[in-house]
Amino acid sequence: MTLRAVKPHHETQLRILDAAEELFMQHGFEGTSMRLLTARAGVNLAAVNYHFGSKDALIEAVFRRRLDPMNTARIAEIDRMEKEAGGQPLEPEAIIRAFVGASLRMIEDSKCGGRNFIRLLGRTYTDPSKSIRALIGGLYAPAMERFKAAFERALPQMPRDELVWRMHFMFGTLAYTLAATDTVQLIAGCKPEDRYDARLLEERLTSFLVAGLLAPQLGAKDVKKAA
Amino acid sequence: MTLRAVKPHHETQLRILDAAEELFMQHGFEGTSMRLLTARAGVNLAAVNYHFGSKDALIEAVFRRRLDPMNTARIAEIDRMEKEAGGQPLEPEAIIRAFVGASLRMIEDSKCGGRNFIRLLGRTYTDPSKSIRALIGGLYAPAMERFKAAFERALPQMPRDELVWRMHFMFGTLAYTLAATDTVQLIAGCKPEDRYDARLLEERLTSFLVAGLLAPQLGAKDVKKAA
DNA sequence: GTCTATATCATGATAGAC
DNA sequence: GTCTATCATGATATAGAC
Repeated sequence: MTLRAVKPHHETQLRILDAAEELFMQHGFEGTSMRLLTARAGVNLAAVNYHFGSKDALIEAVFRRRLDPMNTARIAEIDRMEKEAGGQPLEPEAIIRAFVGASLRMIEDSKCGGRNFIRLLGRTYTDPSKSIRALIGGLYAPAMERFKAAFERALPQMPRDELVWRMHFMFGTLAYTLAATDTVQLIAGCKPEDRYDARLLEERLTSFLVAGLLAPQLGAKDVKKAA
Repeated sequence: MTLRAVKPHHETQLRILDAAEELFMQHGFEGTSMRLLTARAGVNLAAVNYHFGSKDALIEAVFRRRLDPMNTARIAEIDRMEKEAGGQPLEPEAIIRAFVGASLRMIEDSKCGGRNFIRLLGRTYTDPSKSIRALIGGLYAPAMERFKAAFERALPQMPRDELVWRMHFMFGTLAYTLAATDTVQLIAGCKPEDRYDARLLEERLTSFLVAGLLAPQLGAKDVKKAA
């Protein structure tokens, strides 16, 4: 009891979280059994229930471990940028980079357990389970509100509806891109090494998203139609 | 035997397919049991295995029923448009509308079983299961190649890499948007009735995607940075 | 073709020795 | 805190009466 108490504390929990991150990504939540999970983690079958209480609680812990710090960092970055700008609204591109960058940086940061979680996250946005989506939605809510406020200041002329839709589209592009990293692509012909290059991906994504956010609004399409 | 043979043939299969579409969307594949499915369809528990062979084969049948006609229609539409244009490359916007429209039209076409399937489809693009993604990828491949060819003709100056990435982004935006229709949104504040309006959604999506597709390429960001 | 009943197996969770 | 053994439940799939 007191003998192993030097630093045995979080060891098992960490192994479980890491294994869960990888297996949930590969096989989904329902497709990952506790037996497979604990075997992969090298811990006993009963350890999950002892340390987390249930499989559902483990799922929540997996997301909280990464999402809370990530979204806290996002909010802090926006706060910092606005402070630096001294009251001036931010460039839309800067806001987008702050949002996209937080995800992409995790892909490269191996210390952070990165890519597994990011891909898991991308998949989970469209998970069929209501409780899962509620969990993710709740964890994201503060950051989304903060970004929405920043966009509203940056684009005061854009109707609120339009902005919400475009944030939705931007979020979707990011989510799908993260989920599809490293998996079979519907479009063949992409150089595999590029998929892992977070820097390149950030540039490509940002360029795409900035253009989408600033796209001409409904009705402006007639200009192009007249060809 | 011969008595009920007037038109008993596909009735059970159709009921199963319809129920599967709805339940797979709500609870995912692994989350949908045969018991729940057959109960919802009003057929016997053994009917799925009799008519489809296995649960996996049923999943495949669910997707084939809708995707094959949808992608055939997409290809036919591009063919028709190119023929009408008489050798001239198509407008990027027209190509995008052809792609997006095929999905959105299904949402409104109640005869086609529409919305359930489209939402299921959006979710399945990021499904963790390899076999599922291989199935979807295979069913989409011909249409994707056809659209890629049309884009290449429309945008001859765009590098192949760049085009592939942007098609990937466009596809992701569409996939996520379809999956998120009618579900809890990460961004609050959207008028619920708008989510169902396929016409409005097509305009918003097209505007966003056209801008993204035609966005300035890598390097052009410096222009805006100089503020 | 449809149904009941059941075989076979895997799951999440827990009790209790250590 | 960790382990073994086990429970209760649910899964897919099938055999065989009708």
